Amino acid sequence: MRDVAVRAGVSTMTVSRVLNGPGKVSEEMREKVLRVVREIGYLPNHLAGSLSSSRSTTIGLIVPSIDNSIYTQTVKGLSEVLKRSGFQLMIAESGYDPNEEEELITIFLSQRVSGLVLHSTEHTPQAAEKIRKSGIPVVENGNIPEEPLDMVVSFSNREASYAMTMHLGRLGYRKIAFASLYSVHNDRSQDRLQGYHAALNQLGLDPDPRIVLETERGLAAGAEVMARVVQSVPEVDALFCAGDVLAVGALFECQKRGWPVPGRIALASFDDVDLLRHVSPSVSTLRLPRYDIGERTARILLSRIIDGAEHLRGSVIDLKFELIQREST
Amino acid sequence: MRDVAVRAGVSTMTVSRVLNGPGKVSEEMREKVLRVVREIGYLPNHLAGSLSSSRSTTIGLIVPSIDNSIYTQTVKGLSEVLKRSGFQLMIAESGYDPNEEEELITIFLSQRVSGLVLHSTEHTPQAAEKIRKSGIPVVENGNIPEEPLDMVVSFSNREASYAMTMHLGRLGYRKIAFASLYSVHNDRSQDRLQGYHAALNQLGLDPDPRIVLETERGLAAGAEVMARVVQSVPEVDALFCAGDVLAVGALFECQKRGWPVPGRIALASFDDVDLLRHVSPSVSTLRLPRYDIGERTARILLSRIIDGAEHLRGSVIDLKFELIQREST
DNA sequence: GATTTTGTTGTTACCGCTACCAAAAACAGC
DNA sequence: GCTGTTTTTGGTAGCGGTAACAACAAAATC
Repeated sequence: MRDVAVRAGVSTMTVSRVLNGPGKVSEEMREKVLRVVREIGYLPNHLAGSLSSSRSTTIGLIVPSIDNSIYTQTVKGLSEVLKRSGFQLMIAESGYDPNEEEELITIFLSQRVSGLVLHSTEHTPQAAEKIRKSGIPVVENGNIPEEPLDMVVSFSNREASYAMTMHLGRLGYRKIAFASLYSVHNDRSQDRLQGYHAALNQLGLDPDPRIVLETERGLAAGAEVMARVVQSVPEVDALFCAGDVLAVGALFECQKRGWPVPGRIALASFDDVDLLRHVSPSVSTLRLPRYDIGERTARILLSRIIDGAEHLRGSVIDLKFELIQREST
Repeated sequence: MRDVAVRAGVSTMTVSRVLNGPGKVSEEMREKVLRVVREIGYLPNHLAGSLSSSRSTTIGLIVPSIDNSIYTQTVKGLSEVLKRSGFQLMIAESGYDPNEEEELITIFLSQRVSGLVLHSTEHTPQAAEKIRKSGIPVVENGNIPEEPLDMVVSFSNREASYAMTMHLGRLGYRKIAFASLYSVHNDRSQDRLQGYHAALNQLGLDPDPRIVLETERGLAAGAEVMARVVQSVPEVDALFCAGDVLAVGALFECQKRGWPVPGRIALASFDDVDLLRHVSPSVSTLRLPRYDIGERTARILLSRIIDGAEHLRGSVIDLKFELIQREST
């Protein structure tokens, strides 16, 4: 930058002002500087700028697992809004482990990110303390926790699960099985199970531990769950797969075994994957605002960072989901 | 850090040496410093460190589209290796537009990333020049380009497509249709088409423009392609869907219309999505080393950055793919 | 025309850390 | 004990920018 200043015959301050909007610089100077910048292909050092101004344009995102297509919509929403405002996204993967998450948070804080997005809502106390101390805004968006760290943009896993279970009950299904992903360090799964139980209770149905299962991600897991449930508890008449693509795996298993859906057993899923609309029978599911979550998260974060909108601290945005009734129920 | 130094009664230099490995510091000093660091919860400012040492631990990744499950495996491979070495990943989305890509590259260079990973192999001349000038190592990994910018870790789209087309030919299919994603600014699609034509030529089959299609991503697009091909050119006996989940959409269309696969028409896909193994009939496809690409990319990049392995400049790692024969062909 | 006001540019002091070299301390060898 | 070496520690000058304020010129006010 010194080089640019010398060649343009101005001070570095003038160059800085030309390159970053706000300063009032005469048209003449501006032109001179910009010409030199283009001539020598000068690239400002954003690191130096951030250090000096103690403002950064980086947002840190921590997801449990990157290879989960569920998040990609959220990441896309985040990324698009941030890019428009000149912010960058740093992504890391915590592997469903709060300690790992804490470590990543520490690294991000060390990098002086100006905001943090956490998918998980379970954190170590140390992580919470570090974040609080740093003073940067944070959004949690995998669920709506009891005690948010700061802001929340999400939907209620509990309510969504409750809604679908109630829906099944109202359709007349009486022995509703439930499958989710492992719930250790995964409060989304825990809340979905709660919602399921709350609905059973409301419907006057007895919970039956034999038909409440946890499993891993993947089609094979879904298939296995379906087979296990139907064979061990034949009177089951519906299966709610509240996670990943379990429902698709379960459906394939039914097709393979010749169990009509929903004739023999009804099937519901939790996320609106394109696939569920195209299989036959098409599968009832919940449409969750994945993209919106990313977009709103980015927007509220930017409000805090750019506009210093302190009144937004602690706000909880509970986005609505939608129940999609299809052929499988 | 000054604070830590004062409280520990040492110089900032000693603190710096304790906190970053290499410097030789007596055990006594080390303990004293670490104790103070823990006491006051000191977090080093990584920005300042990078600026001062002109070394950064950030890698920039640019993909055409974040919401594409194809990349997630590669990103995971990248992320895991980088994390182990204390590097961070910055991700941005170019939307299949080289100008957009150039802009993102500029931003990343401005942020002083120490390495760059580009999925696309099509760049503006200015982008190439900026990268060259910056001197940082780059890996392209969506394809193997004619003129790499620097290093390449990928598989050959052309060869993969050739292999599958030859496979179909050898199985006796004589009228092989081909569908890919739009090929503007997408040399992966272009190369796949080339591979297809090369194989047809080798097989002594005449190319027929009526059964070579380009379409968008998604199940619906695949279904539409299948319907269009079969109805407009009934003598077609195989369809090679070389992109996204087109093959799955195509398969569903066949099921809906009652066209036996492979009896009426054989079907092949391009990427080993879990789904293809679980549908019925299971779909023949190529297993591409998506995760490996990420892992190797990270490793070769780190060699260049940490070990300064200049001899690796320009190296091309052509990873092997595998053809998986299943029921659909 | 003298005085204020306004607008533009330059000066200086950091931001928080590391490189580089000098200084001090510890250890050898004779 | 006194040099010669090797460690360990400290001082200082940046890295490449920006904030804050000073300085100056142009415009406005009376």
